[in-house]
Amino acid sequence: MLVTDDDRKTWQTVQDEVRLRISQRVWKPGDLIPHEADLATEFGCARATVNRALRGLADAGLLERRRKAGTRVALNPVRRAEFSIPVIREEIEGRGQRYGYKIFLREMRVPPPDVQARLQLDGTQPILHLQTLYTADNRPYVFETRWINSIAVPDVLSAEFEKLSPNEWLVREVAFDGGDFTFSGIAATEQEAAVLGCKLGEGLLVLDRTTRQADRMITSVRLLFHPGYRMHTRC
Amino acid sequence: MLVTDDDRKTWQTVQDEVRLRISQRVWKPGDLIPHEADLATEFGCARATVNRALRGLADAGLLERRRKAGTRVALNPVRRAEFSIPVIREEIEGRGQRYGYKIFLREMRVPPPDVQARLQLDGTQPILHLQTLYTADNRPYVFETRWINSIAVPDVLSAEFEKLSPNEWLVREVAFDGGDFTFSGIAATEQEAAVLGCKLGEGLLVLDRTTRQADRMITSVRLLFHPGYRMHTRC
DNA sequence: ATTATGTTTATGTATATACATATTAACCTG
DNA sequence: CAGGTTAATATGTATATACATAAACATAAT
Repeated sequence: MLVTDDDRKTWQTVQDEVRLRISQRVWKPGDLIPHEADLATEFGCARATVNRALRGLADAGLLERRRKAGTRVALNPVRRAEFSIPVIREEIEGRGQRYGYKIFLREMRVPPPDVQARLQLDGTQPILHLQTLYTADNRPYVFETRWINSIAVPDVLSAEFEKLSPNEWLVREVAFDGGDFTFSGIAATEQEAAVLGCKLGEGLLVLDRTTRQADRMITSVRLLFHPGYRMHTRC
Repeated sequence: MLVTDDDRKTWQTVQDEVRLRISQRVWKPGDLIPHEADLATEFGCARATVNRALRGLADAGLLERRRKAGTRVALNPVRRAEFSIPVIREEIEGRGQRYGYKIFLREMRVPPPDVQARLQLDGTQPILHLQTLYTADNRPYVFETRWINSIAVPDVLSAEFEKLSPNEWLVREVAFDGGDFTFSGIAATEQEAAVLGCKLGEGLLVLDRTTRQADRMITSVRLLFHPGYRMHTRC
């Protein structure tokens, strides 16, 4: 017969069923759901399988689990939006556009106080400062102002950035382990409008990013996207 | 003796060690790492334990795993920033500020084409339209323009929104499954400046959000944050 | 040469079992 | 009855084992 009598119980099956019961409000927010052993017998599988399924849902924020207390449906399913922060070249080429970049400025300079704070520097040490415009099909895409802690990453001083943009150079040469992201909105100043080829006062999306490796602050970047840019994600 | 001879090998231990080797470039991006069985013997634990550890790192984007091909260190550790999208009240109260909101507009109206598209409506049906200003310590915090698919959620028509804001009402009454998020930046129009109490043309962060439940589009919101607002996260 | 076919191998998953750990609930004890 | 001790219990983890599955690789058939 053609019926796929696929009674096999995988953790996915269990997870889907639990997710369904939550979304259909069979189990309402705040409710205690049956414990693993009961669900295991109900679904005809091992407790480990149920555990895997429920753990996943707990990680996703849909369930809250505590030893002995049991598992309950989260009261406010902590909605999370996950942005993938791609290499700019890949983002542009992924849209089928031609990627390019141009370094406007490269200097050693003592950074302004806010950058000093983010990079945990003491205010006397000059570090590498770069301003780069990335283009898609020759049109301004994003303007990058980057400070690189060249004390922590001395190799960067000899980098040419001819083939590889600062963005890609760092991704390749330094193993990041974490960072901060901040989105904000600003109106383009005259300078910024000139670089991005837009009108004075246009609204722009700004992404400030600081990355570190093992407690050493590596770089602080401000990305100023072209007008109309939208940072999108699903969840 | 005082030495904690804690030789117990948990998946966390293994994960930490692997993470360390990646960040210290013992295993460089693109490298194939030993397979599970070998790591298991090296760490003196079961393969399942190694599997758990590596699976976690793969989920986090640090490793790429393929059957038969093995496990390799990701070339570009897909940096992900995860934003938690809190209920506005909690975000404001979490900062120790006084929360308030005021509904400016409540009407039934056929939404503009972009909203129609997002909500998958056919352009003839009026739905609920709300404009709400949320305040922190009586100062404008975020201006919300919300369209609710009142065909899918008829109960919303009888909601008063006196105790609960539209935001919280929906979180409580509807079990969302997913949605879209888009960040962008705009310059305040005269109207927007008036509502948010800022100057004409100031740069504002905008968050557009559409949420659905089981393929039914529920609501589409535009959040216009006050000037200087920063959406922040770590990773 | 190109296309099937099969073999090997590393990861993916399921299971029973055992013990660890956090936390509640019940029970003493002063 | 307060306060501490103990038992009960649900989740968390580790392990050995077994089999599933995808993909790379080798080999045979067209």
